[in-house]
Amino acid sequence: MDTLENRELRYFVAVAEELHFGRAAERLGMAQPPLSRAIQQLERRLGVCLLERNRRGVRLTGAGEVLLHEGRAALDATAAAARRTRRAGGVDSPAGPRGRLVLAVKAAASHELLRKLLDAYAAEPDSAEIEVLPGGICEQEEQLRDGRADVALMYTPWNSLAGFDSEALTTEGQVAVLPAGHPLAARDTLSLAEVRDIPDLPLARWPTHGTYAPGPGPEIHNQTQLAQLIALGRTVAVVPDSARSWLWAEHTAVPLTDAPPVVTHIAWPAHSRSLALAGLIRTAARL
Amino acid sequence: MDTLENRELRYFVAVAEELHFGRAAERLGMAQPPLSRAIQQLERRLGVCLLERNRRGVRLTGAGEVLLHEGRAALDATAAAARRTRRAGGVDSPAGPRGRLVLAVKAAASHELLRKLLDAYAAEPDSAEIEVLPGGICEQEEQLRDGRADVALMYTPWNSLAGFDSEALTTEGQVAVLPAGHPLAARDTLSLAEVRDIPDLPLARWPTHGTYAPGPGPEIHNQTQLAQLIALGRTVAVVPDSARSWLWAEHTAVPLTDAPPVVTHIAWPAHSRSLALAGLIRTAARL
DNA sequence: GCCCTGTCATACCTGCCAGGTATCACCGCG
DNA sequence: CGCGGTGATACCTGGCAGGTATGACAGGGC
Repeated sequence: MDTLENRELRYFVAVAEELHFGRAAERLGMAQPPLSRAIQQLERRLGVCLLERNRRGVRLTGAGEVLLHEGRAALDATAAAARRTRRAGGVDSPAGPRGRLVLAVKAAASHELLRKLLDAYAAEPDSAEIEVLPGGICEQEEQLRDGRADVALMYTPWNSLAGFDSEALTTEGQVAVLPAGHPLAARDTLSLAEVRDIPDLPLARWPTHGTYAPGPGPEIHNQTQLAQLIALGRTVAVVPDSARSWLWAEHTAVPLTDAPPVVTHIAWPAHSRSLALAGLIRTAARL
Repeated sequence: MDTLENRELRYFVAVAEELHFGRAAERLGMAQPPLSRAIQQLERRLGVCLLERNRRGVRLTGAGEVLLHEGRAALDATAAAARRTRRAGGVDSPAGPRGRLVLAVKAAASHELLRKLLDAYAAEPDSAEIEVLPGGICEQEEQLRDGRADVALMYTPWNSLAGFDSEALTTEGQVAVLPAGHPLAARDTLSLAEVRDIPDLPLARWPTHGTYAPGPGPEIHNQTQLAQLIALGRTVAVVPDSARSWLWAEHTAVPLTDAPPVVTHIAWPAHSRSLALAGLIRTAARL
C-alpha cells in the first residue's frame, strides 16, 4: 500500500468536478484514455469504487464524495507547502524567520481597522513586510488554506473559522441600507423580518463561496454595484455598521435590532510557527 | 510551475528528519544518488535553497524548516484522504454515508464518559458502528490529522485543539496523587507549588509528543507504571479528578487549588461532512 | 428497424524519467 | 598520506505515464 500520489488526486478531483472524463482530460491538458486508466488504477489501489459509470455520464459514490473533499484539502495543503516555502526562501537571509507576510482581506471591508493594524505593526521592532491581498467575499479561507496568504481578516458569521486559529478583534452591529426616500428610511430601528419583507424592495444577495442563494433580489458582485442599485431604489442590503463609511447621500442606514453581530477576526493556519506572524497577531490583539 | 509531487515531499521530509542523505535513502528503501538528485530537482523547482550542505552532514535552511512543517501537514492530509476514502468505501452501500467511525481516545483516560457516549450513541436511530482506537497521551491529534481516526476525545490543556472543530463535554479539577503514608497526604488541599517542591518526591514526567521535558522525576510510560512508582514512594503525580477511579489503597488523592481545570472535548477535522459524525457529536453535546 | 453520436474502456506503442551501479570530489583524521 | 565517510556526478535501464486508434454500448432521431 504505497501512498497515493498527488497527480492521481488532481486527476480524480478534475473528473469528480466535471463528472465527465473527456472534459476533465481536456482541462488537465491530456488525452482521455490515460485519464480513464489512471482513475481505474486509483480505484484498484484504494480497493474502493469511486465513480459509478452509467452509460450516460458519471456519478460519485459515497467514497468518491469523501475523496473529493479530502483530496481537495490535501491538494491545498501541498500547494500551501510550495507557496510558503517559496516565500520563506525568497531573497531574505537563509536561516532567519524574517520575511514577507501575506495578509488576505475582504476588498469590500472598511480599511479603518486594517490601517490601524498595519500602522501599529510597522511601528513594532523587527516587523516584517506585509503584503495585503484583497479578495472577494469568501476568498480568504481558501487563500489561507492553499498558501496564497499567511494570515487573514475574517468576519463571522460570513466566514467560517473552522480549521484555523483566530483571535477576535472587533464586534459591530448591522444596519439596513435603504434608498434615502423610502418610507422605512425614517425609522429609528428595523428588524430583519421587516427588511426581508419590504414590498418591491428585495434583499440583495451576496455570493457565498462563488454561488448565490436563490431569491428575488439582485446578485451583487461588488460594493459599487450594490450602492448604485440601492440608490436606484432596486434593492436593500444588510451590512455591518462600519460600511456606513462608503454610503452615498442617496442612502440611509437604519440600525437593525435583531441582526447577528459581525465579529472581525484575525485568523491563521493552525500550526504556524513564524515569528513574524506571531508579532502581527500580538499587535492585532492589543488594538 | 507544476505542483510539487507527494513523492518529493516524502523524500524531503526523510532527509530533513535524518539530516543525512545515506540514512534517509536507507529509510526510504532506495539508493542515495537518486535521492540526492530528487532533492536537487526539488530545490530547483521551488527556486529555493532547502538544505545547507556542509562537508560534515546537512542542515536545514529557513525555507527548509517551513517545507518540513508544511510538507508533513500535506503528507498527513493525503494519508487522511486515502484512509478515509478506504473506510467510506469499505463494504457498505456505495452511496450511503453510513459507515464505521473511528474514535481515538487516550488509553489512560477514565472510560466512564466514553461508556456513556457509546451507549447513548448506539441507542440513536441510524447510528454507525464505532471503532474505538486507544492511543498514547498525545497521539489523538496525529491520528485525527492523518486519517487513522475520524473523531477524538481530547483533553485541554494537554492536547491542542488547533486546527480542529471541537465541543467541550466535561470539566474537572485535578488532584495530586501521593503515597498514602506521606505527610502531605493528610492535607485537605495542596497548591501546585507545594507539589512541585516536595523533598525527595519529584513530580512524574509525562511525554509530550513523544519527548520528555527535562526534570528530576521519572519518565512515565503508562498508568500502571505510574501507580507502581507512586505506591513505592518514588514520585508524585498531578492527574485529573476522574483518575481517582484507578487509584490503589496505597495512594492518596489530594485536591489541588490552583491547577488548571481539565476539559474533555470531542474534536474532529474542521471540514467533516459525515452524517454519522454529526450524529455522534450531537449525542455527545447532549450528555 | 436503422445509423449516428456521445460516452467510457481497451489495446498497443513510445519516450521519459525514476532509480540503480559505479565512481568522483572533498574533507577530517589517525 | 592513505583511509573512511560525506554528498555529487555520470551513465544506463526498465517501468510507467501518456498518446493514438479503436471497441463496446446506449440513446435518440428518422
